[in-house]
Amino acid sequence: MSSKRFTPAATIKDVAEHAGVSVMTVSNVLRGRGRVSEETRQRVLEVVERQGYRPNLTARALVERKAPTLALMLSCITNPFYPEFTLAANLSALKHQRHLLVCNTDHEPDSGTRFLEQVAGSLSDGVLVANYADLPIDELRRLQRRGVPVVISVWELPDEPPGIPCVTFDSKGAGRLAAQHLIEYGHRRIGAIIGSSRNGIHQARYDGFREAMREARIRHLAADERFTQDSFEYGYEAAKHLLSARPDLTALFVSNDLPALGVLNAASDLGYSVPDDLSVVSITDIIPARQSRPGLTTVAIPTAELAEQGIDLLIELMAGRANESTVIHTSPPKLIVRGSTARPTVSS
Amino acid sequence: MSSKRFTPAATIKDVAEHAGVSVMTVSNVLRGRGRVSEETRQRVLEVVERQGYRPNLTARALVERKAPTLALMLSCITNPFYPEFTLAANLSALKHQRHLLVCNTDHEPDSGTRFLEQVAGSLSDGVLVANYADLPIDELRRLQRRGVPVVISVWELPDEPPGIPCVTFDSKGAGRLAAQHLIEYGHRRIGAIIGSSRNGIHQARYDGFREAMREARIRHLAADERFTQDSFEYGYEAAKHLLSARPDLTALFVSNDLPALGVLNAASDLGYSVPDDLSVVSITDIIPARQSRPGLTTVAIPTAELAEQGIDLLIELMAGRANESTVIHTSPPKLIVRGSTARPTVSS
DNA sequence: CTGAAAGCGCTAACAC
DNA sequence: GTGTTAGCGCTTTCAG
Repeated sequence: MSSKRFTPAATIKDVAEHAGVSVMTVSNVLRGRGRVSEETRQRVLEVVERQGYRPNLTARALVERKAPTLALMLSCITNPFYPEFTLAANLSALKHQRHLLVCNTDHEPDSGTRFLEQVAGSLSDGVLVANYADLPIDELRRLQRRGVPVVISVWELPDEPPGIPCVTFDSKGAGRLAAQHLIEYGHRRIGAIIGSSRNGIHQARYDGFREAMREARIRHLAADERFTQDSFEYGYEAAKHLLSARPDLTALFVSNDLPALGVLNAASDLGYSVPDDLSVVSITDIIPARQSRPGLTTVAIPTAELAEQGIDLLIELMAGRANESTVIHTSPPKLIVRGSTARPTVSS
Repeated sequence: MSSKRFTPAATIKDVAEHAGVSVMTVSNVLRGRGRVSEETRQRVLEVVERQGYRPNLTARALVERKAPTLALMLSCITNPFYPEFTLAANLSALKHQRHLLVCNTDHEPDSGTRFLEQVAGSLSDGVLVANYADLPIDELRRLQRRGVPVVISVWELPDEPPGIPCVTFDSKGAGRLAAQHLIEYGHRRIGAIIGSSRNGIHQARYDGFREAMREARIRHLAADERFTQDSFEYGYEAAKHLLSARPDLTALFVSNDLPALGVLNAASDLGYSVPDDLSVVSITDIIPARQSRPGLTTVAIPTAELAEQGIDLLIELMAGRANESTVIHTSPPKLIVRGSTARPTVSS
């Protein structure tokens, strides 16, 4: 095809020569440092413009020992939570003059490990870990020991810090809010679908749910719970099984919005009308939660705040103004009532 | 807080000294180049392991004049199309040993420009542009003229190449398929909601639609069309207005899935039952299209292929094996029939 | 098989 | 105000 390869870009040296000054002067002009006469300043800027010169960020990063990027690790970018998180993280990173290097750890078992090995502390000088499922916590600790700034951004256990700086939210409180909402509506036969294994990532949310149930003196049997995985499809399947096995349930608590949306579909496919025959409540408030019909009642967690604070904490950490035991707490979760919950109809 | 700053990482020089060899030998061992005796190889690897040494990719990039990243520009990561695209692009980039630098151009008017200025040809040596709305085409041309490899990855006009290497799909054919599906079902009063301005990005999809209508000798009036923007909310609003103004429509063609999902909700809110009272068909096949109830009938475009080919083309371009007029055509769009379309019921 | 020298493009520190 | 020197951490010659 084309025999024309890409021409080498102009370097600071080229600019210096053409402007008849030293490279240092060019650097000073471009960064607004040092003292440069207005006259030479103009001359340099002209040459820069004419040659289309742009500083090489790689070279700058090398000499400044400071990467212009931060790394973001997440488990599955097609899970709607992560784009929302990524957007906020990106905006926040930009405020700190950093670009974002994104790594999906899913779909290729070792890619997360390889990414960290290669990128952390070299291409990016810090890592923000957003994937809470399958957190490679030992690996993160190893990185940290090596001196790489690491922040876990969605930590679900405010009372049990991981020994890595993190940003948390009140996951237990979120579970309580969800349960209390159903209880206040008068539900007594409430099932639970958890988007993780027992003792998995959604444990605290479920703990909060059970705590509220206990306080209300409502029995919650093991037969009314299902542990599954955090996806639309798994939520759908779990609901089908649970509702078939326990047809007298009038409400379901789901630990996360994405499986809850699957639950709504399962209910509909089984002939349940939501919320008349079955109420569904969950946690997170991702964008699709307000787009479903009925809208999903959910406990909103501060997604954007988690991302922003994660980036900020990473910056603080790199500046030595935070340490391994720093824990940032975010705004409290908030119940958002939509169409998927209602008072139970008097049983037939 | 912590007074402990991050310790400098081990360099290749450290490793060389501790292993009693030269830096070159270490480099050779690590990259599997040159000839190194098994004995020294082992010794070097031991020291590498002990010191936790990892090569600095920034330094390597500088000397090799080759960045370990590619840049991906997109307009809005929370639009479900882009995560799906990003996932595929990421996987493909990984195959070429590159990480992905992601830039959202939305939400901050100039951030796209700044991103390109800074990153293209320095932090990343190539740019894949996925955002088809508001393509900053002049800027991309300027970059290209400067010698930066640029690829446009969702180009909607196969017959009108942009003068920048690109990956396209048969957008007009997609519009035709959608129209033909409705026509075959027997619809004659068909409205259209376009997720861009007239002559905007979805023009070719709409052209295909009208072409098929003309061939079937079905009148399609300006009053039956609405131009809006490419989002759930705009689709919702447009449908509300169109359906109120033209209540005799039995079907709607929507140029993109995201607004089409909004259309489904609008129809439901207006008391239409889909597909009994109204059929809806659109284009793309994003994940949420199969999760809605009813499922959205749509013409699937090869999203993953567009992303993969985009990355591949970028690599080819950087190697001088493609040029500014290279156009890659992808697999043909394919109709996916779901629950949102049916034969029209005999009118009352 | 191994090492020494040179330099990628840039900036910090210091001279003039 | 401006230039010079040194070097960031690595790889590519080219000698030994």
